[in-house]
Amino acid sequence: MSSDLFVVNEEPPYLQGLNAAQREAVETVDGPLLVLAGAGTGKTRVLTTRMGHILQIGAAFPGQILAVTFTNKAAQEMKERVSALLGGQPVEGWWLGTFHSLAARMLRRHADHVGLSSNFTILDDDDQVRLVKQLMELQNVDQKKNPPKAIVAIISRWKDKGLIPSDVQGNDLNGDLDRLALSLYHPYQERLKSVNACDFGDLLLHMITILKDPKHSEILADYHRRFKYVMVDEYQDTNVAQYLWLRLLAKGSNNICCVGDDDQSIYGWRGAEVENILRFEKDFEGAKIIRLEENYRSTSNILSAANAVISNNSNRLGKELFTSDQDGEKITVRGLWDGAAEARWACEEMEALQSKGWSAGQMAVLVRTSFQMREFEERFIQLGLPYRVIGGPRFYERKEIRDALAYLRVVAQKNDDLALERIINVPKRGLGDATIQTLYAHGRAKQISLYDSIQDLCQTDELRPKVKATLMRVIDDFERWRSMVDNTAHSELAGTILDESGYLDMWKADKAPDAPGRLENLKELVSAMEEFESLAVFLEHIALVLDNQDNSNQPSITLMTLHGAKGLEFDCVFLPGWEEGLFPSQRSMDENGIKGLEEERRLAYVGITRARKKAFISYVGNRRMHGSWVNAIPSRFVEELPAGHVETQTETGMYSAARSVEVPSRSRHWDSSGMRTARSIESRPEIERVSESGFSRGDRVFHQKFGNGTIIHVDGQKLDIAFDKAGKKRVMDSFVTQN
DNA sequence: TGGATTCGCGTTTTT
DNA sequence: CGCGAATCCA
Repeated sequence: MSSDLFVVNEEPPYLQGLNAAQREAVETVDGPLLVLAGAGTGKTRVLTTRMGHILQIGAAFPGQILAVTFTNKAAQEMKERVSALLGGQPVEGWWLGTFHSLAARMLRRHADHVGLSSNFTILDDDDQVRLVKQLMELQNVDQKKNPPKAIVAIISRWKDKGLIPSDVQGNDLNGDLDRLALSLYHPYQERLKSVNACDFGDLLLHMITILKDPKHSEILADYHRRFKYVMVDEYQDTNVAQYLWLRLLAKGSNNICCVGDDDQSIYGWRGAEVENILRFEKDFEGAKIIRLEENYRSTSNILSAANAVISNNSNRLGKELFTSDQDGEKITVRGLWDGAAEARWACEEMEALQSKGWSAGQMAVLVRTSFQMREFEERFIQLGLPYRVIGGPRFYERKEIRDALAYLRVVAQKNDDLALERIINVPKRGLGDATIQTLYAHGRAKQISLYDSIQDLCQTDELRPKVKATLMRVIDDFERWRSMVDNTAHSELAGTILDESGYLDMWKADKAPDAPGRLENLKELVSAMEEFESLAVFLEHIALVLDNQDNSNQPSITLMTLHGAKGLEFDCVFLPGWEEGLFPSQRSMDENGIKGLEEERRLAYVGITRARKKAFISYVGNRRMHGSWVNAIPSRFVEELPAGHVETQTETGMYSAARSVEVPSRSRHWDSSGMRTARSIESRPEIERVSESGFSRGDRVFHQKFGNGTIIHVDGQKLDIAFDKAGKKRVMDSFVTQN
């Protein structure tokens, strides 16, 4: 028998083991495709396999696929998987990366069209704030009433929406701060241009501007010829700018494949628009939609619980995950006295699991906000449980790293004013505010950079001799270092700079407990540089890519926020702090109403679906926040868990009799909108009685202080009101109490 | 200019 | 309460 026959009929190994929907998604290579993939349905596998398949069947060469992710980690994973699929083919030159790294790569080629040169600097947010501060000082704007940080946030938000200054319209302006931000937006852009710099938002925004411009239609046409396929991961997280950029590029081939899950959209607060999913069919005619609904991750109990919680959201595209896995254990729900007790209990459970043979590496504690981590860390340390915290300041966001980078940036580009300003007096050299102001004033008058101003002024006698001498020394140093760039290994140069500038000595002399760690980080930075061919390449990389690699060698319990957990999975997941106000976050609900609540609920969904085998959910009666005690009631999400899949163990006496009489348990009946409107509450006559004279005798009352106000639950009154600092009544939401 | 002290505020986070 | 930023004062 000829084996050829066999080979012809045999499906490629990478297609084996895919279910029908997955396989369809992989093999649909023509035309626009939207893959709605639920949690744990093999989304990443499908995406990478599809890429590999396209390359394998010769539909495109690697350079003809534009594959976009949000995080470097995801990009890295995708690279590895596709490369492995192709027998270890190297991935050099592929257009595979994050939105920002790909846009930056493009922008370097066309920077001149937006008034930049190709070696532009990418600013971090510290730099952005410093720049806005300068502009505000110049215009004599009160920085107390108008925090520069807030201005930066507003401008960044506009950039996320794809708006250049002239695009910002009335409906994007709410209040004085927005108007101030708009007045600063244009000058801010001009200033960026003058220092040959971009912020993160600009990378996409400038590219959109260039690609849209009919004057440069040849550029867009070139990319259309280049990219036969566009692929996007985590599509539900795209913001408008990212969407516009994608659409411009994908319109050539009309061949775009987006993979996402509307139920896992948890970045709305940073500009992500789930609506982009809804627009997909309209924008890309003939789009095919494939749903992946078979979950391969979790037990049936876990999946049912997640499904039940998310079904309370009204704004969904609709998906019902199923699994053929066994029921497994029910989800444990536990109420405890306070955060310390919660951590104690969770750690006990973890130790018990460990003794049954579960690995610490397969356990995670997922919190809503990072302050919840402390109590867990304390307990981990006490018990000697191995753990690692994911999140917190990233490597390149650390102060010492940014300082070191600022030195390198000034060496690479002497006109990087923001970098120079950052370190001109670090370590302390006796160059204070007054000196900086003089230098800037001179620079503005002569239209030159800070660096040039220093050189300029040192030729004159305008500065005090001491200051002048110091500045001349600084300039001398930088000139010397710059002369070394071409004939010194850059990691060696970096070491020299940090040493000669006195920066290392500064930390060596520092007796703060974290100083040794900072020196360690600097060492790491210098050694990391060795991998890069030049200083410029390194600086580009660090601005966009560098991350703290986890160098954990022993299996440890993962402690992180729910946001950080997206895309990950663990055998066993602890979800503490399911209390009203904390989770769902009060602020989220105050600021975004029902939308905010639904995003919080998606976060709950993400949390539960991280678990493969076992999930523990807990809440406490007394939570310590910002130094004061807060009474808390269980999260509404606890009530939304389906009784049949849950095992509840509430501690008796978890609420203090002194603080409240009895905790009302929530009815699961919210009004049809999911949250009562202020109007419907205000119109109730009994409200007046509460707001004016407190409560009648015999009322059972539960106070919950939260943020600026107090939520008051009145048994039998069906009320839930908050008073802000000024004593003004604010209705947050309502619930129906029992009895 | 820089150390000392008070003030103010306090989700989630990628690039 | 605990931290960074603003402000005060030598």
